[in-house]
Amino acid sequence: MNTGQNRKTERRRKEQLARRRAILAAAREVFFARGFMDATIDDIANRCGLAKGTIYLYFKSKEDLYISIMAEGMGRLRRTFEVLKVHPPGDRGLVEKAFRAYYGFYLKNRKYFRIMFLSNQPDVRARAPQELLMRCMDTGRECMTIVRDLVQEGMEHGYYRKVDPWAVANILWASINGIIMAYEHDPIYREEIVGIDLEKMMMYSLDLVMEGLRMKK
Amino acid sequence: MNTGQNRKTERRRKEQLARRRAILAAAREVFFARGFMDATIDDIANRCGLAKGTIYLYFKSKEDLYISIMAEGMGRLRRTFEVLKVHPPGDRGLVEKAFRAYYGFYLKNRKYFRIMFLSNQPDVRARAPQELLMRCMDTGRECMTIVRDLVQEGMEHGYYRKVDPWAVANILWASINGIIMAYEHDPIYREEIVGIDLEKMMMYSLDLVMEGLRMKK
DNA sequence: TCATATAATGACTCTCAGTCATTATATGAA
DNA sequence: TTCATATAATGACTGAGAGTCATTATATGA
Repeated sequence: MNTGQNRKTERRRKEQLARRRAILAAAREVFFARGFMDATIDDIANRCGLAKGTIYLYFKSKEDLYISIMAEGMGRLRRTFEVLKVHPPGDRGLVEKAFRAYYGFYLKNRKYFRIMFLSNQPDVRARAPQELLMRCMDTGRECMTIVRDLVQEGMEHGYYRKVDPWAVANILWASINGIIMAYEHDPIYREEIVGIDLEKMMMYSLDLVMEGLRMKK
Repeated sequence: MNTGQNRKTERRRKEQLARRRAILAAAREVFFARGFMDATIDDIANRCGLAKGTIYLYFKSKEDLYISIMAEGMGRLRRTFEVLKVHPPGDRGLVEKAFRAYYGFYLKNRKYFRIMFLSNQPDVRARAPQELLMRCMDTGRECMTIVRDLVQEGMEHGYYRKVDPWAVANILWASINGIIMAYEHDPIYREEIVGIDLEKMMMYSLDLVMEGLRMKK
């Protein structure tokens, strides 16, 4: 009989998963506080009470850890977007809702964005596990698919003019990212010199795109 | 008399400037080829035939060098935009031209964009000379001012609806950056999975914004 | 020609990612 | 329970690279 054996190996797996989660939690704190370059593996190891070598039993590299945190963020994002799939038929303003959902996600999860932006750099990507990166991109694509379907639906109801919903979804996404990036890197300068706060800029951008989308009578 | 003295110290200054330029040229090559993280100062020093220590006589840190290259890029960008200031009065499509100018600049100067994106990361910024960063941002702002004036002009001619030209300029800028960022990080994946190439995406985005801007009869 | 100021050098220090031989722990058989 | 074996954790160690600084070379001017 191998129930005892199974129970034990299962307990072990549970412990390993717990340790993995502990490492991730520590990594999240450290990366959020210091950013990728200033974070150290020793720092992460100390914070979860493990030796440095142990970290490398669970993750291949610093980049692996970093992208794992990004993957976490992408998962959160997908959950945020999945809520949008459920809505009364013929609902107006679906695209506005998607826009606001993404902006709201940003406000609640700012720290993940810095990671997403840095992960665009080829040197970081090159050292990260390819399969993990792919998973992140797929999750992003799923989110975009949801937005595309909302554009499509509004279009079919005649609320928006005839457009390529996939292109529009990508452009919406990219525009918001661009604005966030601009404000992220030096909020004080932005607010003072640009003189428009992020909230206003976002709403202005939303207005502009919606005006571009709207079906003209 | 101190003409001789002056001539000599001036020659020295010229030599120093030449050396500075040589270092920058080497740094540009190395950063373009390897990116910030994978570039080494030894690499840059070897490439311009100087010792590592000499580099530090001319630049305070790796970040100083990096941001200096960015400043170079910002200067190029400004020159690109300044051309737009000269145009026949009542010219239609000024904003399109600005959009295309920025996109064209990207096509010719791709490598600078990776630097601009990475420079948004607080850890890089923190170690860079503050005054140099400020100069870059000011140059960026000047470019944006040019775009704002073009929007303003088109608005006053009644080509565009009543908008905040400054906000529109910022949004245009940010949107293009967002799209570039999306395509920059993994062009192969993008083209294959998204199925829309950068050129088309840009033109689609331009179309959407212009539709949002256009004065409705 | 020599004294002094200025610039260049590269060996050195320090930090940190990643490794691996050693140590500890868990498992399963006798 | 006791021992043998497999699995996991450890942290001292290695290698690489940013930045420093005592030493060396060069330029200037008397």
